[in-house]
Amino acid sequence: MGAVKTKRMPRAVREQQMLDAAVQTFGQRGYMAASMDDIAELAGVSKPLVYLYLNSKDDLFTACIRREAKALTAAVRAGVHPELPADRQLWEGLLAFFTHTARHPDGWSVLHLQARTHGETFAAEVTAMRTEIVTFVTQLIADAAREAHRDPDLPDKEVAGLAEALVGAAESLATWANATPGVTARQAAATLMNFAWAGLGDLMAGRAWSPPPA
Amino acid sequence: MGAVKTKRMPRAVREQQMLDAAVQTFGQRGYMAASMDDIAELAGVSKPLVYLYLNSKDDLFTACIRREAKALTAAVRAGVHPELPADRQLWEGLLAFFTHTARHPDGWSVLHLQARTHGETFAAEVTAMRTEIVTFVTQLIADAAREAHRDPDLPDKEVAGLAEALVGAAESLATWANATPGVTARQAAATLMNFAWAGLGDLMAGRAWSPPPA
Amino acid sequence: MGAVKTKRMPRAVREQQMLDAAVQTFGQRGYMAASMDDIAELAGVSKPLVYLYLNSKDDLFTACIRREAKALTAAVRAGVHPELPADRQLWEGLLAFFTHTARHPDGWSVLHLQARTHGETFAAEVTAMRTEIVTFVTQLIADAAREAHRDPDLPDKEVAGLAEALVGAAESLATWANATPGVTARQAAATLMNFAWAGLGDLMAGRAWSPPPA
Amino acid sequence: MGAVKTKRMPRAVREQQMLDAAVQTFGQRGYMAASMDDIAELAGVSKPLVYLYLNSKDDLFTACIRREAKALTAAVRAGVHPELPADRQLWEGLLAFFTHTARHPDGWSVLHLQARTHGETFAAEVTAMRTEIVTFVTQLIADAAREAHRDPDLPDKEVAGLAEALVGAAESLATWANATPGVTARQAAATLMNFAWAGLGDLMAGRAWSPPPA
DNA sequence: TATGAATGAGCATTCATTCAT
DNA sequence: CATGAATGAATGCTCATTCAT
Repeated sequence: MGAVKTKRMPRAVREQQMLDAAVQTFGQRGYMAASMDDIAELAGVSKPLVYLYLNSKDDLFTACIRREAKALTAAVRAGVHPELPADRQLWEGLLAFFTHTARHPDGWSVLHLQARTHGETFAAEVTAMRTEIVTFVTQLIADAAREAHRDPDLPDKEVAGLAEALVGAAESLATWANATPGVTARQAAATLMNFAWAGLGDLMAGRAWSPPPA
Repeated sequence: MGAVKTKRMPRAVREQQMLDAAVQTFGQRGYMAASMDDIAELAGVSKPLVYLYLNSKDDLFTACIRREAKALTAAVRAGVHPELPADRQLWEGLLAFFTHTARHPDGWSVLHLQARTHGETFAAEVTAMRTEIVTFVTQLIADAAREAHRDPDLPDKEVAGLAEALVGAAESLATWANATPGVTARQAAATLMNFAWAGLGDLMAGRAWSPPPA
Repeated sequence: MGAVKTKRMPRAVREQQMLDAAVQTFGQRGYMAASMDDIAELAGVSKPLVYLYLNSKDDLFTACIRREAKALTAAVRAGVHPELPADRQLWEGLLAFFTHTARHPDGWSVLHLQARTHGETFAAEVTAMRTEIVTFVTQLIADAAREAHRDPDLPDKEVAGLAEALVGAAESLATWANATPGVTARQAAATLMNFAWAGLGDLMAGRAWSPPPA
Repeated sequence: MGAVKTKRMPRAVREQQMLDAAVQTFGQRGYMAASMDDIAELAGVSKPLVYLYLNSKDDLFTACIRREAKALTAAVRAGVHPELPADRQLWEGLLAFFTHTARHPDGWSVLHLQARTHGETFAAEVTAMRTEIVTFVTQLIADAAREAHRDPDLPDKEVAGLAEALVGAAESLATWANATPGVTARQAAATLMNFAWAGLGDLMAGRAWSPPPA
């Protein structure tokens, strides 16, 4: 399973091997249960080399988070065509998101579960990425509203809340899809898209809803 | 913060103190990073007493999960009046949910983050509770659809997906609300309720949405 | 298995129950592996009561050793009729010894294994009993030799060595018999008696044996 | 007494140092009372290194048993010249046995006392060695009988019992000799040899002995 | 570039023992 | 006479981290 033991590789390659091993180990065993021994062995190198290149367990974990966050945002960005209408962009973004998380379950576990579960420092690292995605979605929603000439009614705060809810749902669905055999990225995206676009209220023939007084 | 060091308490009381301390410690530091020393000290007792009453770190954690899960479901149940219409019930459930998670952030961290991140055994413990909530929401959606005479069009599988997305969004929002100062339970509930009931498509004048061909 | 939980027993009775439980536990689990909790539970009393009566784990163990040593020597003494010839006395002593050790395997384990394995203090306690038995056997051998008018040839030291060897063989056989199903006390006694009385040299038609020069 | 604290030794050497320390500690304090800290300190290394090389307390103990068992059987084998007559071989074997146990009292304590007192797994490890020795002695007795043309009278079971008694006596004498100042290996061997070869009956002018009816 | 050898510090767990009632 | 409540002090074991080569 581990990388083939080859000697004298250039540093950049070795580092990637180590990060691969680390993401896999962190993702499957969890941050604390993953030992540096495990990671070094899986990477096919000695432990001191891991320390030489990646410095410490914390730094290694941070490097994993950054690499996976970058890969995920890149995948989403690459999937979206900004010239298309907002709903289409949202669909493409979700599809790219679920596809990537399905292909890199360990990376997703690192980002969504491990990083948020082991201290503020790591969580902050993910928050940066999340903020980027939420901002992107917020923009999409605002754009869509503008296209439909509805913007005057929508306070920014409300839009932010909706984006937050949408992203939260997406994250939950990604984890759920990874854990549930037979659920494809496409299905997950379609489910969420339906939910987001049509809403449940649609079921009730557009009946409006507003919170009762406290 | 720790309990006042009072001697010779009856077992039941001490056990609750220990569970309080454990939930707080597990919730803030994480399952693995929380040491039994930390917990015992915070509970104001010696470590052996923790073991005498709660048996092991695993058992202690399980006891925390069960207590918090029971408390959360009880809170939601208590908030819902089954004789009201479905939308009203959903609102009440969400409000109770966000109120409880806001009041017990450590408990929510234990349930949503820690228990799901440290082994199938613990995760299964939470799954039971989650299933109960998803079932409740699924029922609500179906009821709402029936009230609106729309049931024939709704396959069960679709309803399940929607419920899953809704609960996932709620869970994410709860964590986000706890981490974001100034967001009240009421606001979180309203945001999600709007999202769920109206959908984003409403923003676009009811324009229907369907996935493009692959 | 443990004593029936009866309240308010006279001290002497309670003490015997505790010693019974202790001998059983020490004999089966070993001195260190036996916990005071185990013993108290098996005795059907609370731990503080054990401490009240027997003072400490060391004292409890010492009490066990003394009680079992006394019982064993008493059994051997009771089996021997001093007016009989030496060989008959030896036979009776061995038979009583193997019978007692077979009936009280835990006590024998305490005396022969546990007490000798956990520190000089306990070992010394057994040595006292052992010395008594070795002395008895030494006397028997000397008597037998005198009866056969062979005493002039036998230095005391030699006799002591022979007694030591005989007792050692008996102890080993007792343990072996307890661990080997189907070996009766009678058989063990007969085997050793044959060995002791006839010797192996007898097999070789009385051919004498003397150590070669160093 | 502990090894001089020398740094950076090759693994094989360190392992022997650890085993030396472990045998000494187990032999003197007993298996359970010997702490891994004690052993590591006596070996002049840190505890983690002991675990790195020897894995666990159980494994370390097993390694001790095996090493000492191998050393003892090797010593006995080396002392015996198979071309000599049976009595001479027995003498040499006993002499080698008592010499080795006298030179390695801690090893003998590990084999004879500790290993037999702390669980079947360890006991089984010694049983293998013991069986080898008993078999050797059984063979010797049978050979001696054949040389003396007495074999027809000797049932196998009887021979086995005699061998068992002889080995048991030897084991007890070894422990006794180690605990009794002034007793040399030579003396112990001679005593047992006399006992085994001549028997006590010889003292009584060949008077035969047979068990009285029950 | 790469590693075998080594450790300080901490953790879950257990146990003999005591106190207050 | 008897016990529920409580703890100080180990103990086996693991891990992140470093040094010498």
